[in-house]
Amino acid sequence: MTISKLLDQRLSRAMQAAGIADTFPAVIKPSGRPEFGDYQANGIMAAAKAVKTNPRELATRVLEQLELDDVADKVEIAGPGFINIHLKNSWLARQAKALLTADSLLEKTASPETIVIDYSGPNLAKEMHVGHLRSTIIGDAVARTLDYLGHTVIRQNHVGDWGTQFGMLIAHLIEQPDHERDVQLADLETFYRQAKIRFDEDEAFAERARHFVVKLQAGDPECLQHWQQFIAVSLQHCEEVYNKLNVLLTRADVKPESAYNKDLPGIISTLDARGLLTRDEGALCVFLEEFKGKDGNIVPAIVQKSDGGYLYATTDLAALQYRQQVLQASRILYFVDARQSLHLNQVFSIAKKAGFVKPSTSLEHMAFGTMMGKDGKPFKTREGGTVKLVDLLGEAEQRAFQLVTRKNPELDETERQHIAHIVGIGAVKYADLSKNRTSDYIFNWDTMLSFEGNTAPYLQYAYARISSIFRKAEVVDTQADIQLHQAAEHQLALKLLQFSDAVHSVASEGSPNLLCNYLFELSGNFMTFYEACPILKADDAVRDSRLQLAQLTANTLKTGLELLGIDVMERM
RNA sequence: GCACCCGUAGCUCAGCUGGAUAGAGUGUCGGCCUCCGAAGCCGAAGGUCGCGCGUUCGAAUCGCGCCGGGUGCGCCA
Repeated sequence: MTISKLLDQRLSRAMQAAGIADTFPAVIKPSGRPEFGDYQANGIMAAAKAVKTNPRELATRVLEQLELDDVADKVEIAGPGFINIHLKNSWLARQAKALLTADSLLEKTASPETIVIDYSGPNLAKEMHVGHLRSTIIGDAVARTLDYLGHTVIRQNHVGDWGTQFGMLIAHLIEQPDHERDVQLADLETFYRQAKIRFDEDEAFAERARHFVVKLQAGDPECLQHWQQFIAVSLQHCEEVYNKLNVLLTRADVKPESAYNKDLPGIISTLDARGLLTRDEGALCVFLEEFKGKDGNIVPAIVQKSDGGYLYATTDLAALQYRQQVLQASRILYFVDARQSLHLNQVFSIAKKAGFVKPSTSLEHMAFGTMMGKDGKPFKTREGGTVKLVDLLGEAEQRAFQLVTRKNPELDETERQHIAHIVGIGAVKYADLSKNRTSDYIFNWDTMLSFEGNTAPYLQYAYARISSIFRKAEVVDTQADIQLHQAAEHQLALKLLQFSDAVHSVASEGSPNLLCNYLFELSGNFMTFYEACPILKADDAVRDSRLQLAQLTANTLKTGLELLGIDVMERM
């Protein structure tokens, strides 16, 4: 049981005993400043307003009913009607000790669900670029978190392996000399750009490309073979990136667009049977009232082109049907760029109306902002292209290597490279994970590759420091009690007991930055504790106690970072 | 024209279902390595929370209207 839950129960009980209706929540929050205690209950004021009584008087009555002597040594009314709760050191110490000896740092969910997580989803016609970072990393962190909480998580990598650009690529490939094909494909990004230039500038080439699309869709063996060649090369690129990024996606999670091709006619006929289709200007559309603007116009979703071709809305509907009927999901999360918001909302709405998903199934677009350049305009490199993900990661590792070499030249090169990998990748991931999902974000090499301040290396450093202590401590009594005397010890223990709250909030909001904030604060509390409270030099009981606080901090940091997909190391 | 997202310190961002004196990081300035790792710690300076109106005992947070930025809007995905 978390502290906030416990306090909520106790306060709610007292409020009801004081005659307050159970519809008024206690509103328990960590206090904003130390003089206001550890937690505050803010619900009294709203309740007092409803029954038109003085909030401080009502608070007094609640306190008369409140049984909190076992956990708090001071409970006081403050300001207009806040209740400030100061937790007992002895109680916090026992809770921390219990957490340290438990097999898990938190309680698993009481109601496990089957949750589909759609993330990464790169277009296989090109290499992954920095724009794929958010979906891949945030989706992966949320997947790990939900899994850790005891849900059944099904990862779905909805890769783009179908569509017109593959005709272009096949046409370009076929026109290369045989012996150069493999070499060319090694740099898929450049190959794509070359093909695109020809497609835009050479009408005859564009015509051949379109012809290949038709052949491909008709199942022409030679086209299929080349297409599969692209897919294989491209997927391998992706896997290299996932591997380097420590992202859990594997080949088994890949469910490409093309996998739904055979289902598309059935999607259309179901929509038709439900009376949802309208033929407009030759195309089959779904018009829904809820997408009508003030001007009275409805934005339609086109599900079949006038030439009979299907669109991505159709594929997404087929995917939803699969995720519901075959995978049996009760919650489906999409970690997709905010620009797809209208499209996804249309698809979600149609899927419910057509019965592809159950009414109770939760469909959530975990949107994130567009990547911008330093000028606040959508991001482009000097050449107008994109930064490849492999290049960004390589640069991160290189910078981290230089840093570790400067800080710890005595470590051998293999270890420095290992550290550089963990630190560099961690920094890049944390830079993205620690920000609120929804706002646009500025792509900046320096902030993304920073190793100071609120960064992954700061958290990793805290872990390394703790490891260093344990290397130096000759004996550690793991049976010893935890005792809290200093303010820094109190704050650290308190923060350690809030891990569960942070993890649960990531699961419900789909926002790993909540966990990042928590871990940064935890590290800060540890650093303060470390500076203020000598560990190894303290007398026996205090030393043993502090060692255990350090141990619990290490466990929490390691687990928390693991949920974010970031590694730790013993020294750095 | 319509729709969605965003405007918080010089810069990058937190701010949980409205709560007390709006917080970090970075940058600037000043301290701290004979002492468990200075990728660190302690302190200072720095903000009309885009603007206005409203709801409320109380608004960065909720509602409405503006201004500014971004994105999307029928046969690409």
